[in-house]
Amino acid sequence: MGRGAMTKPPSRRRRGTITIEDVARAAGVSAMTVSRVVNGGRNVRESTRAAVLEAVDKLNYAPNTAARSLAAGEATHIGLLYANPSAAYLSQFLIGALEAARKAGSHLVIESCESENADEQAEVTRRFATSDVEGVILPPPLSESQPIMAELRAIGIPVVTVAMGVPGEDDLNVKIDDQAAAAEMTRHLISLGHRSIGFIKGHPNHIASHDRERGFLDALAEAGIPADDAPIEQGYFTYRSGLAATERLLSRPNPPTAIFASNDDMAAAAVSVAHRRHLSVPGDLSVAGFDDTSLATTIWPELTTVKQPISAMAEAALELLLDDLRGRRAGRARHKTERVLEHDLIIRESTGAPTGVLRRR
Amino acid sequence: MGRGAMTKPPSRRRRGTITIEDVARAAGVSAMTVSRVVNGGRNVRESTRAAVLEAVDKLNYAPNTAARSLAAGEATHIGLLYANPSAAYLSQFLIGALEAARKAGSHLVIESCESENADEQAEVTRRFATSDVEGVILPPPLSESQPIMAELRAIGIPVVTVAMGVPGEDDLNVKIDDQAAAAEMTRHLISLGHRSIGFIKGHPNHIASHDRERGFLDALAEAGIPADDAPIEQGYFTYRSGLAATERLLSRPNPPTAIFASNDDMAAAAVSVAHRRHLSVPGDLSVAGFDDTSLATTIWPELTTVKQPISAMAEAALELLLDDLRGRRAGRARHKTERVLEHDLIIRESTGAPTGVLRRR
DNA sequence: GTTCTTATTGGTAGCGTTACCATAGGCCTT
DNA sequence: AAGGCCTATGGTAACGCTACCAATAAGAAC
Repeated sequence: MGRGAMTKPPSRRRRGTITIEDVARAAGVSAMTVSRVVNGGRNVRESTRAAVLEAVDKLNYAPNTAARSLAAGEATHIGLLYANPSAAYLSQFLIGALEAARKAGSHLVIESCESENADEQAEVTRRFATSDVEGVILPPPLSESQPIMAELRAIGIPVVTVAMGVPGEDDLNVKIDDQAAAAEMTRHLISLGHRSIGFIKGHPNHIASHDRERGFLDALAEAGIPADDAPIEQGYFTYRSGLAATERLLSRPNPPTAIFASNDDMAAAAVSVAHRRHLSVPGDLSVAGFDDTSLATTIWPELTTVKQPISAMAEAALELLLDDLRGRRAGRARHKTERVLEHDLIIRESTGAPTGVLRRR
Repeated sequence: MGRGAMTKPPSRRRRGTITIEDVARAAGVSAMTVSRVVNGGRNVRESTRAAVLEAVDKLNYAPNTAARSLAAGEATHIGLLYANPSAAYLSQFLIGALEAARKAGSHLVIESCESENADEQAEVTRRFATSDVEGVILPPPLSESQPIMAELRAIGIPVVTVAMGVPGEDDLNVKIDDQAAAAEMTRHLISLGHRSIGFIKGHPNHIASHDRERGFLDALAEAGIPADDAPIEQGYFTYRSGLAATERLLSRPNPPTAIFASNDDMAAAAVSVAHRRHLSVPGDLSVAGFDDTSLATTIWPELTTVKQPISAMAEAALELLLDDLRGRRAGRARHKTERVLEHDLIIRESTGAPTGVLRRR
């Protein structure tokens, strides 16, 4: 190498990007140290860390994810297998997952699996998991699919489920507390003055359905409302099943003044039936949903409902998964397996105090 | 370098990935040649190309996108600015965009811009575009926002709009033929025997609204149905506006036997009003929508509607954009600017022959 | 036949980052 | 006080690919 202290000629392709080298120079340390700081590495003196962080901040440095995943041999492709949840759920979920994936420099590989048939599900899963994804995210309702989980476990690929009621001992899972949320919503209805509250259950195959029902019953018990004869009807999370369940509830000799449906689709159906019967909502009938899908604000009146932090759940799921992947690569044992995020009660126009005069058609 | 023909010791981090080197060795050429073949490069002899492709196939080689974008200095971050389209639209759109981004090895940076205020839109756009995205995708309704387009043009960042009615001369755009689609749907209703067809217009700010109306009128004219007194009401793409428009249509002295709404939300509203008036759908009233959002199959009866290939449009948009970006980098002029994709007529249960006996409540 | 193009191919040098190892102090032990 | 063991840091060599240029072969022109 010549003698020159001549500055290295600007590399041909370089496009004014700020690299880790620039930061290192500015902070008076080596690139390695910067890397360690940026990646939350241990074994860095506090003063050094501060200097580096300052340089990062001043130069507005952002690591190049391509270089990072290339060098680290990181997981680059994470699979996301979905099956027809509500579109609103999916888009929210994708936004969150995407954000997390971008931060981590990995790519999301999306695949849908609409079949309900166990063999077909296994088949799709196998093809998907053995393609080139290093981990799989399973949002509901697939998170409850036995065949898929079995297949994934057999392949030995890490999985994180979302909104899975009772995950296996050692499975990665992200959820909200469905039971507590349902109880809160029920308390809201009770606080408005409702004493006869109809409940439309979700699909019996989903653990969340049972959690929500339990929350509902808990709140009734709390308020001293006898639960034995509470008007409860079976639904299946579909609009149509909500239509039928609501008809049954409102045709009872002593129809409820409020209906709490286990999801927004069924709540929307309840509103529709009420209107067909010329009952005003919430004047004659209060209706509450669950999920805060876009449907909740599409219809009129807008639905009171429970909002899950869907995007945040997706982010959390991806982080959990990537963490696990890193752990595996480093030979570490799994350390965190479940995260429970906070939900929100969204009070809109579909719930109100009962008028006391219940008109019947 | 020693003398050995000893195979290079397996690199420490290597995880059994198949690299371009492996393919090169298998095909008996250099890595460069493989790269050229894989990237559709010119100047490769046909026999060589065949050999390489065979090796690629045999080894099941897939290029490492991280390495690729690192080496090529390719666009890695593409912005996607959206504003509250239907959730179904967004999720479909994201799926398509995601797939295209993954193939290209770039990341999608998603941002929402809900404000309707011009200054705020410009502000959000500026912050977004100057962060670190190299191109922006604008799905509807933002594709029609003047402030955003102006800002983006000022910054000089390439943009591709989706479903923009009349794009500027030199703008990148992807769309379907709204006019033709609306005409087809109208012909479908006419072929069922409807002669008095109500039309609910979309938001007047959207060019697509006018295209759809024009298509509707075209089809009427074709069938010799006088368009002057066709029952047409203004709507704004919202469920609520659909409720009102339908009320007006059905309250006319001579109510139509079919309603064609400019989108699914308004069509769903039409169904709801019909039910409230105890009209059966499609027995007493046929209803058709536009977009094939999930709402179309959520409600009952399921909606006859026009399906846009949303995912494909997103893919096309991203490809157009990346192509343009590559062109710019190579100093080439823009060559392709618009793509029109095919739509589909989806016939479901909400349309049928008129019964002839129109009951009125 | 000789020189000039043009089509095809290969070699080399990075792209920006991290894994792995080496090194130099500082703090305990004994 | 000498050896041993952490702790903080740096150097170097990849990661897998493509841009750039050099080299060669094959025609074309004279």
